[in-house]
Amino acid sequence: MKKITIVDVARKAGVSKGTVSAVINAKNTVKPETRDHILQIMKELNYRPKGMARNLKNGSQDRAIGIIIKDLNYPFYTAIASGVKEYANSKGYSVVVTSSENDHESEIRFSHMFSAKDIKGAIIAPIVEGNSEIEHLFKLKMINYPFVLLEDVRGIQANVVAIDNQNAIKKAVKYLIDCGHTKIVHFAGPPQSSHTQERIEGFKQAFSESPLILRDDMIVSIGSKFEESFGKTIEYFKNRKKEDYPTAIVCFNDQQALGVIMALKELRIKVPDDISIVGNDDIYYARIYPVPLTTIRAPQHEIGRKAAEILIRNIESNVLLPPEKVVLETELIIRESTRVLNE
Amino acid sequence: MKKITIVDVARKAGVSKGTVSAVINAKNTVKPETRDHILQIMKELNYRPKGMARNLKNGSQDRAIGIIIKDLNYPFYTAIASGVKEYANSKGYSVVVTSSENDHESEIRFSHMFSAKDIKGAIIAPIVEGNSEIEHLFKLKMINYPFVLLEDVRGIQANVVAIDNQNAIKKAVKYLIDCGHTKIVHFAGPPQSSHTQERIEGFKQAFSESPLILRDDMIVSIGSKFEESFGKTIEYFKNRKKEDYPTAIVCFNDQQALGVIMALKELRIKVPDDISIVGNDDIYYARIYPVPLTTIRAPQHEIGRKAAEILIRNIESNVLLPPEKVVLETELIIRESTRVLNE
DNA sequence: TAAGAGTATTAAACCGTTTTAATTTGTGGA
DNA sequence: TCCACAAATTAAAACGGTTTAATACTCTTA
Repeated sequence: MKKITIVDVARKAGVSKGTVSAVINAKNTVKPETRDHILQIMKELNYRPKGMARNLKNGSQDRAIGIIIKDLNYPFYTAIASGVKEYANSKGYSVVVTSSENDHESEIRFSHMFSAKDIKGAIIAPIVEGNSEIEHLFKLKMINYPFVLLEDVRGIQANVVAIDNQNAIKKAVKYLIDCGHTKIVHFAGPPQSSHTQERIEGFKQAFSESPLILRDDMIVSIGSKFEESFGKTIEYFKNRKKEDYPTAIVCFNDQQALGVIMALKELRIKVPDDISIVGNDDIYYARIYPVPLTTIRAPQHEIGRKAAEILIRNIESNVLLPPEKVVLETELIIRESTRVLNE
Repeated sequence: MKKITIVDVARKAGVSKGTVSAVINAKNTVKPETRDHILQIMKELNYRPKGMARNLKNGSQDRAIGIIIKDLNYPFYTAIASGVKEYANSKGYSVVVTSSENDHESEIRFSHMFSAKDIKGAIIAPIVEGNSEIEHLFKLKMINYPFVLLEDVRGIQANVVAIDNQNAIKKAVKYLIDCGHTKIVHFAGPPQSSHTQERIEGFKQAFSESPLILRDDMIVSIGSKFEESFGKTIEYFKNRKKEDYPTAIVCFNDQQALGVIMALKELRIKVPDDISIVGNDDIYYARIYPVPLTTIRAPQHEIGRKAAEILIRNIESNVLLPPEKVVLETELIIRESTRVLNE
């Protein structure tokens, strides 16, 4: 099954490839009968013009950038992508999004693919766990391919737009302490994620900067997906005496928080009357939840905009620009899932 | 600012383009000093090898398909995309997703872009309103570019995977009638959307197949976005006497339903005690809502899988296949936002 | 010092299209 | 019937890389 090219069509139709090209491009210079005949042959041969070759002559007309997120179904990431899109569109770029689904191989594949398909640059939410391979990033650097990371990656100099996860959690804990809470627990995310580590660190730091004393059992691994956190929360409370219940939980992210709240409902523990919950991210659905979630807002839109801005600046520069690093501030959003403790 | 090519690099480095090509491709045949020198020149010139040209010789190595959805932030669409991804990956294809954000121009741009970038085929959620242009779809057909639509489009023969919206709403209404409801209202979506029309039609049909009589004011236009439906719902109830309140609302989709529930909470109207709510789509967040939503489930994952299956079959066929049409069934999911009326 | 074996580099062909300039065909008018 | 002009078609160059086969260097070693 050899590949069909324009030459095959031309030969079979008894015309030159120039003519076939003209009908493909809907030029009006070709006689209707010839046109129909060629169209017919194209169908018979199921001929599909190769995009790559078509663009070679003129250079691709469309300008597009790509983004690699980690989870297509987590609103946090799609909100970032929207921010990217907004800025990119305003500058005349289209954006295509792909999701690694936390698979490192996929990240590598996509980064290759983008450069191969003449996508002008990439915004990458890198999977950083342990010392994951970053050879693909070096490869991008070698070919001067513009990209910006959404998280700092050790060992490579690159553009990055990130938020201060550690400080975010600190804010949450401090707020709870200010509200009079002392039995505060952190429900941590997936162990291998760098975010999990940063947030745990922030939690610890908040304690060390307060009169409270941190105990090991105040940090418990719950996962980030809804189903998982739901299950583990049920388990957590079932294995524990009432008097040992925390009065406040700082969650890894909003999705987890939603799972926790759901579990508490099942357990007939009231939020925020019995337990206060703080989320993290401020995804869209946190706001429209019947118990609007107190959370640490990561400026998702802004992250996307900023990343896109840096990326496009790099794409359009004809000299190599030095890497930029920007850290965006988070903000505590107080809603209805937390309460002040009075005693 | 003329384009930098491999020739410029070669000339400046005083080598042949073959050598430059070798360093770009990390071949080990080139002497380290030469390599470093060339790398240096590449940086100075900010040379970026053109992906298109690179792939021309061998044919692109990566196989990818694309999907054009309408709203990157609506879980309904990302769930479909996940279904696509799952099947596509199992067949060795990557998937890239783009969103038209309900803009017809974007849809056109993306469909061109996909074929131009050697994305092997596309799944398109087409914007069909009034008689929108479908020339871009004809263009795809002309070049035998494989694609499948997620909604039927008048005037073109193509693969389509869709759900029966009309019947979906009918199921919802019938269920409510079975529950004893008679004051049932439909909160319709954006007027220009084809889904809105189909669902209104289903609503009407359910009435005509029942003893109930349809009045004009039983269909009210509320929009589909959360903020909009929230606002319009408040307005709707403020302008209406208590005794004229419906006892059940059939919503356009889940996002709208969430807005409605939020508004009802604000108005201190209880769901489902005072009013039953039925959503539509069964997005992820409908399930984890504290008032789990009764809704009509569209098999999002299945839609994606099926579309991907048809698409890939077409991509891999060396003869032109006849268009396939498949309509997937919806399912009523009864949760806690509706109740049986007893009187 | 020449031969032989690697190692590094190059020149030229090639990928599949579009475009341009040249050529052929067709048409109507003198 | 021939010419001029327009319409349709073609041949060849171009796009920017990769690959292959041939060539030019370097070392060893006899």
